[in-house]
Amino acid sequence: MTAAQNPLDDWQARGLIHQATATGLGEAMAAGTVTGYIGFDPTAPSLHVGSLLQLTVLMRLQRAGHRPIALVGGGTGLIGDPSGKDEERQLLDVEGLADNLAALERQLRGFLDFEGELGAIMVNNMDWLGELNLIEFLRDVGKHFSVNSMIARESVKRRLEGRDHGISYTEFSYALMQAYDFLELHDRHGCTLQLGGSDQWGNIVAGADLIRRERSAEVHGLTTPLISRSDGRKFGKSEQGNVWLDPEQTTPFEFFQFWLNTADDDVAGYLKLLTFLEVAEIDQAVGDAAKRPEARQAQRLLAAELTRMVHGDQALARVEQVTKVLFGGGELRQLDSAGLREAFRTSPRIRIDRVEISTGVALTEALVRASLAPSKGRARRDVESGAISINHEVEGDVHRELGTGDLLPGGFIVLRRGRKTYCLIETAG
RNA sequence: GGAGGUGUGGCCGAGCGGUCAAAGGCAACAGACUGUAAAUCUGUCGGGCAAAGCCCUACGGUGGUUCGAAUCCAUCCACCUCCA
Repeated sequence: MTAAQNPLDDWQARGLIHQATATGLGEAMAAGTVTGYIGFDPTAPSLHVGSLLQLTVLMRLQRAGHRPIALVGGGTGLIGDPSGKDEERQLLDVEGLADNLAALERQLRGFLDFEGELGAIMVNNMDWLGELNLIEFLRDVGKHFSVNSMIARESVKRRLEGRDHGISYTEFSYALMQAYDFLELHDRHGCTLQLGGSDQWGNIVAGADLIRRERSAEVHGLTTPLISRSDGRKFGKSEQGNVWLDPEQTTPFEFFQFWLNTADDDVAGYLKLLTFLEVAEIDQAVGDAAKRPEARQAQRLLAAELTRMVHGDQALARVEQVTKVLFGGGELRQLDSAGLREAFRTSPRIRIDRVEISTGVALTEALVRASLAPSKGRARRDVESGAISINHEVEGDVHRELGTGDLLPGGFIVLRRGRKTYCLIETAG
Protein backbone atom coordinates (compact mmCIF):
# COMPACT_ATOMS: atom_id res chain seq x y z
CA MET A 1 0.00 0.00 0.00
CA THR A 2 1.33 3.39 -0.94
CA ALA A 3 1.79 6.13 1.61
CA ALA A 4 -1.21 8.34 2.14
CA GLN A 5 -1.53 11.13 -0.38
CA ASN A 6 -3.99 13.87 -1.10
CA PRO A 7 -5.91 12.92 -4.20
CA LEU A 8 -8.22 15.92 -4.17
CA ASP A 9 -6.46 17.90 -6.87
CA ASP A 10 -6.75 14.97 -9.19
CA TRP A 11 -10.40 14.49 -8.25
CA GLN A 12 -11.04 18.14 -8.90
CA ALA A 13 -9.42 17.88 -12.30
CA ARG A 14 -11.61 14.92 -13.13
CA GLY A 15 -14.76 16.76 -12.20
CA LEU A 16 -15.44 14.34 -9.41
CA ILE A 17 -16.20 16.92 -6.79
CA HIS A 18 -19.62 18.49 -6.63
CA GLN A 19 -19.70 19.73 -3.08
CA ALA A 20 -17.32 19.34 -0.17
CA THR A 21 -17.30 20.48 3.40
CA ALA A 22 -15.12 23.54 3.89
CA THR A 23 -12.89 21.90 6.44
CA GLY A 24 -9.40 20.60 5.87
CA LEU A 25 -9.95 17.30 4.15
CA GLY A 26 -6.98 17.80 1.87
CA GLU A 27 -4.68 18.48 4.79
CA ALA A 28 -5.97 15.46 6.65
CA MET A 29 -5.35 13.29 3.63
CA ALA A 30 -1.85 14.59 3.17
CA ALA A 31 -1.08 14.13 6.85
CA GLY A 32 -2.16 10.53 7.19
CA THR A 33 -4.69 7.85 6.52
CA VAL A 34 -8.28 8.93 6.25
CA THR A 35 -11.11 6.46 6.59
CA GLY A 36 -14.06 7.24 4.39
CA TYR A 37 -17.32 5.52 3.63
CA ILE A 38 -20.05 5.31 1.06
CA GLY A 39 -23.39 3.65 1.60
CA PHE A 40 -25.06 1.45 -0.98
CA ASP A 41 -28.78 0.81 -0.96
CA PRO A 42 -29.89 -2.79 -1.34
CA THR A 43 -32.79 -1.83 -3.58
CA ALA A 44 -31.82 -4.31 -6.30
CA PRO A 45 -29.91 -7.58 -6.51
CA SER A 46 -27.06 -5.88 -8.32
CA LEU A 47 -25.34 -2.57 -8.63
CA HIS A 48 -25.84 -0.79 -11.92
CA VAL A 49 -23.69 1.65 -13.82
CA GLY A 50 -25.16 4.49 -11.80
CA SER A 51 -23.32 3.11 -8.76
CA LEU A 52 -20.11 2.76 -10.68
CA LEU A 53 -19.04 6.28 -9.88
CA GLN A 54 -19.39 5.71 -6.14
CA LEU A 55 -17.59 2.43 -6.46
CA THR A 56 -14.66 3.98 -8.24
CA VAL A 57 -14.49 6.77 -5.70
CA LEU A 58 -13.97 4.18 -2.97
CA MET A 59 -11.32 2.53 -5.12
CA ARG A 60 -9.61 5.86 -5.67
CA LEU A 61 -9.63 6.48 -1.96
CA GLN A 62 -7.92 3.17 -1.37
CA ARG A 63 -5.42 3.68 -4.17
CA ALA A 64 -4.46 7.00 -2.62
CA GLY A 65 -3.54 5.17 0.56
CA HIS A 66 -6.69 5.66 2.57
CA ARG A 67 -9.14 3.22 4.00
CA PRO A 68 -12.50 2.73 2.35
CA ILE A 69 -15.56 1.44 4.10
CA ALA A 70 -18.34 0.03 1.99
CA LEU A 71 -21.60 0.19 3.87
CA VAL A 72 -24.60 -1.80 2.78
CA GLY A 73 -27.89 -0.50 4.01
CA GLY A 74 -29.47 -3.53 5.62
CA GLY A 75 -31.16 -1.26 8.13
CA THR A 76 -31.76 1.89 6.12
CA GLY A 77 -32.94 -0.24 3.23
CA LEU A 78 -35.91 -1.18 5.37
CA ILE A 79 -36.80 2.48 5.74
CA GLY A 80 -36.21 4.05 2.31
CA ASP A 81 -34.32 7.21 1.46
CA PRO A 82 -36.62 10.03 0.37
CA SER A 83 -33.75 11.91 -1.33
CA GLY A 84 -34.45 12.47 -4.96
CA LYS A 85 -37.76 10.64 -4.84
CA ASP A 86 -41.08 12.23 -5.61
CA GLU A 87 -43.14 9.54 -4.05
CA GLU A 88 -43.16 7.42 -0.97
CA ARG A 89 -41.24 4.25 -1.58
CA GLN A 90 -42.61 0.81 -1.55
CA LEU A 91 -41.10 -0.84 1.49
CA LEU A 92 -38.79 -3.68 0.59
CA ASP A 93 -39.71 -7.02 2.01
CA VAL A 94 -37.28 -8.64 4.38
CA GLU A 95 -36.36 -11.74 2.37
CA GLY A 96 -35.85 -9.83 -0.85
CA LEU A 97 -33.66 -7.44 1.02
CA ALA A 98 -31.52 -10.23 2.45
CA ASP A 99 -30.89 -11.57 -1.05
CA ASN A 100 -30.06 -8.12 -2.32
CA LEU A 101 -27.68 -7.52 0.55
CA ALA A 102 -25.81 -10.73 -0.06
CA ALA A 103 -25.46 -9.99 -3.75
CA LEU A 104 -24.39 -6.44 -3.09
CA GLU A 105 -21.70 -7.48 -0.65
CA ARG A 106 -20.40 -10.05 -3.07
CA GLN A 107 -20.11 -7.45 -5.80
CA LEU A 108 -18.48 -4.85 -3.62
CA ARG A 109 -15.89 -7.36 -2.48
CA GLY A 110 -14.76 -7.76 -6.04
CA PHE A 111 -13.78 -4.13 -6.39
CA LEU A 112 -11.95 -3.33 -3.21
CA ASP A 113 -8.97 -4.86 -1.49
CA PHE A 114 -9.94 -6.18 1.90
CA GLU A 115 -6.50 -7.47 2.80
CA GLY A 116 -3.70 -5.81 4.69
CA GLU A 117 -3.24 -2.88 6.93
CA LEU A 118 -5.41 -0.54 4.95
CA GLY A 119 -7.84 -3.19 3.81
CA ALA A 120 -11.34 -2.08 3.04
CA ILE A 121 -14.05 -2.73 5.56
CA MET A 122 -17.51 -4.04 4.79
CA VAL A 123 -20.27 -3.09 7.16
CA ASN A 124 -24.02 -3.52 7.32
CA ASN A 125 -25.83 -0.80 9.20
CA MET A 126 -28.42 -3.32 10.33
CA ASP A 127 -25.76 -4.41 12.83
CA TRP A 128 -26.28 -1.26 14.85
CA LEU A 129 -29.55 0.19 13.63
CA GLY A 130 -31.23 -3.12 14.38
CA GLU A 131 -30.24 -2.92 18.03
CA LEU A 132 -31.24 0.64 18.65
CA ASN A 133 -33.53 1.38 21.48
CA LEU A 134 -36.20 3.83 20.45
CA ILE A 135 -36.20 5.91 23.62
CA GLU A 136 -32.42 6.19 23.70
CA PHE A 137 -32.28 7.00 20.04
CA LEU A 138 -34.82 9.78 20.34
CA ARG A 139 -33.06 11.20 23.38
CA ASP A 140 -29.47 10.95 22.13
CA VAL A 141 -29.80 11.42 18.42
CA GLY A 142 -33.22 12.93 17.84
CA LYS A 143 -32.47 15.75 20.22
CA HIS A 144 -29.84 17.09 17.84
CA PHE A 145 -32.19 17.37 14.92
CA SER A 146 -34.44 20.31 14.40
CA VAL A 147 -37.61 19.47 12.59
CA ASN A 148 -37.64 23.06 11.40
CA SER A 149 -34.49 22.54 9.41
CA MET A 150 -35.41 19.02 8.34
CA ILE A 151 -38.57 20.18 6.64
CA ALA A 152 -36.61 22.93 4.96
CA ARG A 153 -34.59 20.33 3.04
CA GLU A 154 -35.35 20.22 -0.63
CA SER A 155 -36.17 16.54 -0.72
CA VAL A 156 -38.64 16.89 2.12
CA LYS A 157 -40.06 20.22 1.07
CA ARG A 158 -41.03 18.96 -2.33
CA ARG A 159 -42.94 16.15 -0.73
CA LEU A 160 -44.70 18.43 1.72
CA GLU A 161 -45.89 20.78 -0.98
CA GLY A 162 -47.30 18.25 -3.39
CA ARG A 163 -50.75 17.53 -2.08
CA ASP A 164 -50.82 14.13 -3.71
CA HIS A 165 -47.42 13.03 -2.50
CA GLY A 166 -46.81 13.46 1.16
CA ILE A 167 -44.10 11.82 3.19
CA SER A 168 -44.45 9.26 5.91
CA TYR A 169 -42.84 9.55 9.30
CA THR A 170 -40.82 6.50 8.30
CA GLU A 171 -39.08 8.17 5.42
CA PHE A 172 -38.86 11.46 7.24
CA SER A 173 -36.67 9.69 9.79
CA TYR A 174 -34.27 8.43 7.17
CA ALA A 175 -31.82 11.29 7.54
CA LEU A 176 -31.43 10.47 11.23
CA MET A 177 -30.54 6.89 10.44
CA GLN A 178 -27.89 7.87 7.96
CA ALA A 179 -26.51 10.51 10.26
CA TYR A 180 -26.31 7.89 12.96
CA ASP A 181 -24.45 5.57 10.58
CA PHE A 182 -21.73 8.17 10.19
CA LEU A 183 -21.49 8.58 13.94
CA GLU A 184 -21.30 4.84 14.45
CA LEU A 185 -18.56 4.44 11.85
CA HIS A 186 -16.73 7.34 13.40
CA ASP A 187 -16.77 5.57 16.75
CA ARG A 188 -16.11 2.08 15.48
CA HIS A 189 -13.57 2.67 12.74
CA GLY A 190 -12.41 6.24 13.11
CA CYS A 191 -14.24 7.17 9.95
CA THR A 192 -13.96 10.89 9.24
CA LEU A 193 -15.25 11.16 5.71
CA GLN A 194 -18.50 10.35 3.99
CA LEU A 195 -18.78 10.36 0.24
CA GLY A 196 -21.79 10.04 -1.96
CA GLY A 197 -23.75 11.33 -4.89
CA SER A 198 -24.93 14.92 -4.89
CA ASP A 199 -28.37 13.82 -3.72
CA GLN A 200 -26.74 12.64 -0.51
CA TRP A 201 -25.38 16.01 0.53
CA GLY A 202 -28.12 16.69 3.04
CA ASN A 203 -27.74 13.31 4.70
CA ILE A 204 -23.98 13.64 4.80
CA VAL A 205 -24.05 17.05 6.40
CA ALA A 206 -26.59 15.81 8.92
CA GLY A 207 -24.11 13.12 9.95
CA ALA A 208 -21.23 15.55 10.21
CA ASP A 209 -23.35 17.85 12.38
CA LEU A 210 -24.30 15.00 14.64
CA ILE A 211 -20.68 14.02 15.12
CA ARG A 212 -19.70 17.59 15.86
CA ARG A 213 -22.35 17.85 18.55
CA GLU A 214 -21.97 14.46 20.11
CA ARG A 215 -18.22 14.00 19.83
CA SER A 216 -16.98 17.53 19.24
CA ALA A 217 -15.09 16.21 16.23
CA GLU A 218 -14.79 17.74 12.80
CA VAL A 219 -15.45 15.31 9.96
CA HIS A 220 -15.70 15.69 6.22
CA GLY A 221 -18.22 15.23 3.51
CA LEU A 222 -17.79 15.16 -0.24
CA THR A 223 -20.26 14.55 -3.01
CA THR A 224 -19.82 13.65 -6.64
CA PRO A 225 -21.89 15.19 -9.39
CA LEU A 226 -24.74 13.46 -11.07
CA ILE A 227 -23.54 11.88 -14.28
CA SER A 228 -25.36 13.56 -17.10
CA ARG A 229 -25.85 12.93 -20.76
CA SER A 230 -25.41 15.58 -23.37
CA ASP A 231 -28.78 14.74 -24.87
CA GLY A 232 -30.48 15.31 -21.54
CA ARG A 233 -31.61 11.77 -21.04
CA LYS A 234 -31.07 9.89 -17.82
CA PHE A 235 -27.69 8.27 -17.54
CA GLY A 236 -27.39 4.55 -16.98
CA LYS A 237 -30.19 3.12 -19.03
CA SER A 238 -30.01 1.44 -22.37
CA GLU A 239 -32.98 0.44 -24.49
CA GLN A 240 -33.15 -2.73 -22.44
CA GLY A 241 -33.39 -0.83 -19.17
CA ASN A 242 -30.85 -0.48 -16.42
CA VAL A 243 -27.32 -1.49 -17.19
CA TRP A 244 -26.27 -3.74 -14.35
CA LEU A 245 -22.84 -4.82 -13.20
CA ASP A 246 -24.01 -8.39 -12.69
CA PRO A 247 -23.10 -10.35 -15.84
CA GLU A 248 -26.22 -12.45 -15.39
CA GLN A 249 -28.39 -9.38 -15.78
CA THR A 250 -26.37 -7.39 -18.27
CA THR A 251 -23.93 -9.50 -20.23
CA PRO A 252 -20.39 -8.21 -20.60
CA PHE A 253 -21.16 -7.76 -24.28
CA GLU A 254 -24.13 -5.50 -23.56
CA PHE A 255 -22.09 -3.69 -20.96
CA PHE A 256 -19.32 -3.05 -23.45
CA GLN A 257 -21.78 -1.94 -26.10
CA PHE A 258 -23.45 0.44 -23.68
CA TRP A 259 -20.21 2.36 -23.21
CA LEU A 260 -19.22 2.07 -26.83
CA ASN A 261 -22.41 3.91 -27.76
CA THR A 262 -21.53 6.89 -25.58
CA ALA A 263 -22.06 10.24 -27.32
CA ASP A 264 -18.93 12.07 -28.40
CA ASP A 265 -19.76 14.96 -26.11
CA ASP A 266 -19.91 12.71 -23.07
CA VAL A 267 -16.98 10.41 -23.58
CA ALA A 268 -14.20 12.62 -22.20
CA GLY A 269 -16.17 13.32 -19.05
CA TYR A 270 -16.95 9.66 -18.49
CA LEU A 271 -13.34 8.68 -18.97
CA LYS A 272 -12.31 11.13 -16.29
CA LEU A 273 -15.06 10.24 -13.88
CA LEU A 274 -15.01 6.51 -14.20
CA THR A 275 -11.64 5.22 -15.33
CA PHE A 276 -8.29 5.28 -13.62
CA LEU A 277 -6.41 6.63 -16.61
CA GLU A 278 -4.46 9.81 -15.96
CA VAL A 279 -6.20 13.02 -16.93
CA ALA A 280 -3.38 13.94 -19.31
CA GLU A 281 -3.62 10.52 -20.89
CA ILE A 282 -7.34 10.94 -21.37
CA ASP A 283 -6.99 14.39 -22.91
CA GLN A 284 -4.41 13.00 -25.28
CA ALA A 285 -6.59 10.05 -26.27
CA VAL A 286 -9.69 12.17 -26.73
CA GLY A 287 -7.73 14.65 -28.81
CA ASP A 288 -6.41 11.90 -31.06
CA ALA A 289 -9.82 10.33 -31.36
CA ALA A 290 -11.39 13.60 -32.44
CA LYS A 291 -9.30 13.55 -35.61
CA ARG A 292 -11.04 10.40 -36.68
CA PRO A 293 -14.42 10.40 -34.96
CA GLU A 294 -15.75 7.50 -36.98
CA ALA A 295 -13.24 5.17 -35.38
CA ARG A 296 -14.54 6.15 -31.96
CA GLN A 297 -11.30 5.37 -30.26
CA ALA A 298 -12.28 7.27 -27.15
CA GLN A 299 -15.46 5.21 -26.76
CA ARG A 300 -13.46 2.05 -27.33
CA LEU A 301 -11.05 3.06 -24.63
CA LEU A 302 -13.87 3.81 -22.22
CA ALA A 303 -15.69 0.57 -22.97
CA ALA A 304 -12.52 -1.47 -22.67
CA GLU A 305 -11.40 0.11 -19.41
CA LEU A 306 -14.74 -0.31 -17.71
CA THR A 307 -15.41 -3.80 -19.04
CA ARG A 308 -12.04 -4.87 -17.76
CA MET A 309 -12.67 -3.29 -14.40
CA VAL A 310 -16.09 -4.85 -13.94
CA HIS A 311 -15.81 -8.16 -15.76
CA GLY A 312 -12.08 -8.81 -16.05
CA ASP A 313 -9.51 -9.26 -18.81
CA GLN A 314 -10.88 -12.52 -20.09
CA ALA A 315 -14.38 -11.21 -20.50
CA LEU A 316 -13.05 -8.13 -22.24
CA ALA A 317 -11.09 -10.22 -24.71
CA ARG A 318 -14.17 -12.27 -25.51
CA VAL A 319 -16.35 -9.24 -25.87
CA GLU A 320 -13.92 -7.54 -28.19
CA GLN A 321 -13.86 -10.65 -30.32
CA VAL A 322 -17.64 -10.76 -30.50
CA THR A 323 -17.73 -7.12 -31.41
CA LYS A 324 -15.24 -7.67 -34.16
CA VAL A 325 -17.18 -10.54 -35.66
CA LEU A 326 -20.55 -8.84 -35.34
CA PHE A 327 -19.60 -5.39 -36.52
CA GLY A 328 -16.30 -5.83 -38.25
CA GLY A 329 -17.53 -7.75 -41.28
CA GLY A 330 -18.98 -11.08 -42.23
CA GLU A 331 -16.24 -13.58 -41.59
CA LEU A 332 -18.53 -15.90 -39.68
CA ARG A 333 -17.79 -18.90 -41.85
CA GLN A 334 -14.09 -18.53 -41.25
CA LEU A 335 -14.49 -19.07 -37.54
CA ASP A 336 -14.28 -22.63 -36.37
CA SER A 337 -16.82 -24.12 -34.04
CA ALA A 338 -14.92 -23.17 -30.90
CA GLY A 339 -14.47 -19.63 -32.12
CA LEU A 340 -18.14 -19.29 -32.93
CA ARG A 341 -19.12 -20.64 -29.58
CA GLU A 342 -16.82 -18.12 -27.99
CA ALA A 343 -17.93 -15.23 -30.17
CA PHE A 344 -21.57 -15.76 -29.37
CA ARG A 345 -21.16 -16.73 -25.78
CA THR A 346 -23.08 -13.70 -24.62
CA SER A 347 -25.63 -13.55 -27.39
CA PRO A 348 -29.18 -14.64 -26.90
CA ARG A 349 -29.62 -18.16 -28.14
CA ILE A 350 -32.27 -20.74 -28.72
CA ARG A 351 -32.10 -24.46 -29.43
CA ILE A 352 -33.80 -26.19 -32.28
CA ASP A 353 -33.85 -29.89 -32.76
CA ARG A 354 -31.47 -31.17 -35.39
CA VAL A 355 -34.22 -33.36 -36.80
CA GLU A 356 -36.46 -30.35 -37.11
CA ILE A 357 -33.82 -28.41 -38.97
CA SER A 358 -33.27 -31.26 -41.38
CA THR A 359 -36.94 -31.20 -42.35
CA GLY A 360 -36.85 -27.43 -42.73
CA VAL A 361 -37.98 -24.68 -40.36
CA ALA A 362 -39.72 -21.62 -41.77
CA LEU A 363 -37.62 -18.52 -41.35
CA THR A 364 -40.56 -16.57 -39.98
CA GLU A 365 -41.16 -19.30 -37.44
CA ALA A 366 -37.52 -19.25 -36.40
CA LEU A 367 -37.56 -15.49 -36.00
CA VAL A 368 -40.50 -15.65 -33.66
CA ARG A 369 -38.94 -18.44 -31.64
CA ALA A 370 -35.71 -16.49 -31.43
CA SER A 371 -37.66 -13.51 -30.07
CA LEU A 372 -36.38 -11.42 -32.95
CA ALA A 373 -39.97 -10.79 -33.95
CA PRO A 374 -43.07 -10.72 -31.76
CA SER A 375 -45.29 -12.33 -34.36
CA LYS A 376 -45.03 -14.07 -37.66
CA GLY A 377 -46.73 -11.17 -39.37
CA ARG A 378 -44.05 -8.90 -38.01
CA ALA A 379 -41.35 -11.38 -38.97
CA ARG A 380 -42.70 -11.45 -42.51
CA ARG A 381 -42.62 -7.69 -42.76
CA ASP A 382 -39.09 -7.56 -41.45
CA VAL A 383 -37.98 -10.06 -44.06
CA GLU A 384 -39.75 -8.12 -46.79
CA SER A 385 -38.03 -4.91 -45.78
CA GLY A 386 -34.63 -6.55 -45.91
CA ALA A 387 -33.97 -6.39 -42.21
CA ILE A 388 -33.28 -10.04 -41.68
CA SER A 389 -30.06 -11.82 -42.39
CA ILE A 390 -29.04 -15.42 -42.02
CA ASN A 391 -25.36 -15.86 -41.16
CA HIS A 392 -24.77 -12.25 -42.17
CA GLU A 393 -26.42 -12.59 -45.55
CA VAL A 394 -29.59 -10.64 -46.12
CA GLU A 395 -32.56 -12.87 -46.82
CA GLY A 396 -35.54 -11.36 -48.61
CA ASP A 397 -37.62 -14.43 -49.27
CA VAL A 398 -40.53 -14.70 -46.87
CA HIS A 399 -40.98 -18.37 -47.61
CA ARG A 400 -37.36 -19.24 -46.95
CA GLU A 401 -36.83 -22.28 -44.79
CA LEU A 402 -33.81 -22.95 -42.63
CA GLY A 403 -32.20 -26.28 -43.38
CA THR A 404 -29.06 -28.18 -42.66
CA GLY A 405 -27.32 -26.25 -45.43
CA ASP A 406 -27.47 -23.12 -43.29
CA LEU A 407 -25.58 -24.65 -40.41
CA LEU A 408 -22.20 -23.16 -39.66
CA PRO A 409 -19.42 -25.36 -38.31
CA GLY A 410 -20.54 -26.55 -34.90
CA GLY A 411 -24.20 -26.60 -35.87
CA PHE A 412 -25.09 -22.93 -35.47
CA ILE A 413 -27.13 -20.47 -37.41
CA VAL A 414 -26.79 -16.75 -36.79
CA LEU A 415 -30.01 -14.80 -37.25
CA ARG A 416 -29.92 -11.05 -37.23
CA ARG A 417 -32.56 -8.35 -37.39
CA GLY A 418 -31.40 -4.91 -38.34
CA ARG A 419 -27.85 -4.11 -37.47
CA LYS A 420 -27.63 -4.81 -33.83
CA THR A 421 -30.08 -7.51 -32.85
CA TYR A 422 -28.85 -11.06 -32.93
CA CYS A 423 -29.86 -14.51 -31.94
CA LEU A 424 -27.85 -17.67 -32.19
CA ILE A 425 -29.61 -20.88 -33.09
CA GLU A 426 -27.98 -24.01 -31.78
CA THR A 427 -28.99 -27.41 -32.92
CA ALA A 428 -29.49 -30.16 -30.44
CA GLY A 429 -30.36 -33.81 -30.46
C1' G B 1 -75.69 16.38 -1.77
C1' G B 2 -76.63 18.87 -6.86
C1' A B 3 -75.13 19.98 -12.38
C1' G B 4 -72.23 18.63 -16.32
C1' G B 5 -68.31 16.20 -18.80
C1' U B 6 -64.80 12.41 -20.25
C1' G B 7 -63.16 7.16 -21.00
C1' U B 8 -60.63 5.09 -28.55
C1' G B 9 -54.68 1.17 -30.39
C1' G B 10 -47.77 1.83 -26.20
C1' C B 11 -48.99 7.44 -25.45
C1' C B 12 -51.69 11.94 -27.29
C1' G B 13 -55.90 12.53 -30.24
C1' A B 14 -59.91 12.42 -34.47
C1' G B 15 -64.15 9.63 -35.58
C1' C B 16 -70.13 9.93 -33.62
C1' G B 17 -74.97 3.92 -37.34
C1' G B 18 -72.37 0.68 -42.51
C1' U B 19 -67.08 2.55 -46.99
C1' C B 20 -63.37 1.66 -39.39
C1' A B 21 -58.33 -2.64 -37.56
C1' A B 22 -60.24 3.06 -36.67
C1' A B 23 -57.48 10.01 -39.50
C1' G B 24 -53.29 12.75 -37.61
C1' G B 25 -49.15 13.22 -34.26
C1' C B 26 -45.54 10.94 -30.87
C1' A B 27 -43.06 6.62 -29.61
C1' A B 28 -41.35 1.99 -31.63
C1' C B 29 -39.21 -1.31 -35.56
C1' A B 30 -36.77 -1.62 -40.22
C1' G B 31 -34.35 0.45 -44.79
C1' A B 32 -31.21 4.43 -47.09
C1' C B 33 -27.35 7.77 -45.52
C1' U B 34 -23.59 7.58 -41.58
C1' G B 35 -19.28 6.67 -37.27
C1' U B 36 -22.71 0.36 -34.10
C1' A B 37 -23.57 8.68 -33.72
C1' A B 38 -27.04 12.82 -34.50
C1' A B 39 -30.20 14.85 -38.10
C1' U B 40 -32.93 13.65 -42.46
C1' C B 41 -35.71 10.77 -45.97
C1' U B 42 -38.59 6.07 -46.94
C1' G B 43 -41.41 1.93 -45.33
C1' U B 44 -43.91 -0.75 -41.41
C1' C B 45 -46.58 -0.33 -37.12
C1' G B 46 -53.40 -5.68 -33.20
C1' G B 47 -53.00 -11.16 -34.26
C1' G B 48 -53.37 -15.58 -37.59
C1' C B 49 -53.17 -17.96 -42.37
C1' A B 50 -52.24 -21.78 -48.46
C1' A B 51 -52.15 -13.70 -47.66
C1' A B 52 -53.60 -7.57 -53.12
C1' G B 53 -57.97 -12.12 -49.82
C1' C B 54 -60.19 -14.39 -45.60
C1' C B 55 -60.69 -15.17 -40.29
C1' C B 56 -60.08 -13.73 -35.01
C1' U B 57 -59.59 -9.98 -31.26
C1' A B 58 -60.24 -4.57 -30.24
C1' C B 59 -62.75 1.75 -29.23
C1' G B 60 -63.89 1.46 -20.00
C1' G B 61 -67.40 -3.23 -18.18
C1' U B 62 -72.17 -5.52 -18.95
C1' G B 63 -76.79 -5.86 -21.32
C1' G B 64 -79.91 -4.00 -25.27
C1' U B 65 -81.84 -1.58 -30.17
C1' U B 66 -80.48 -2.72 -35.36
C1' C B 67 -79.67 -6.62 -41.20
C1' G B 68 -75.29 -3.85 -39.19
C1' A B 69 -72.60 -0.12 -33.33
C1' A B 70 -66.37 2.84 -31.54
C1' U B 71 -70.78 5.48 -33.08
C1' C B 72 -77.86 4.86 -30.51
C1' C B 73 -80.20 3.22 -25.54
C1' A B 74 -79.84 1.26 -20.39
C1' U B 75 -76.84 0.20 -16.47
C1' C B 76 -72.35 -0.26 -13.82
C1' C B 77 -67.22 1.35 -13.08
C1' A B 78 -63.28 5.01 -13.29
C1' C B 79 -61.57 9.89 -13.84
C1' C B 80 -62.44 15.26 -14.35
C1' U B 81 -64.92 20.14 -13.89
C1' C B 82 -68.46 23.33 -11.65
C1' C B 83 -72.18 24.46 -7.68
C1' A B 84 -73.30 23.84 -2.31
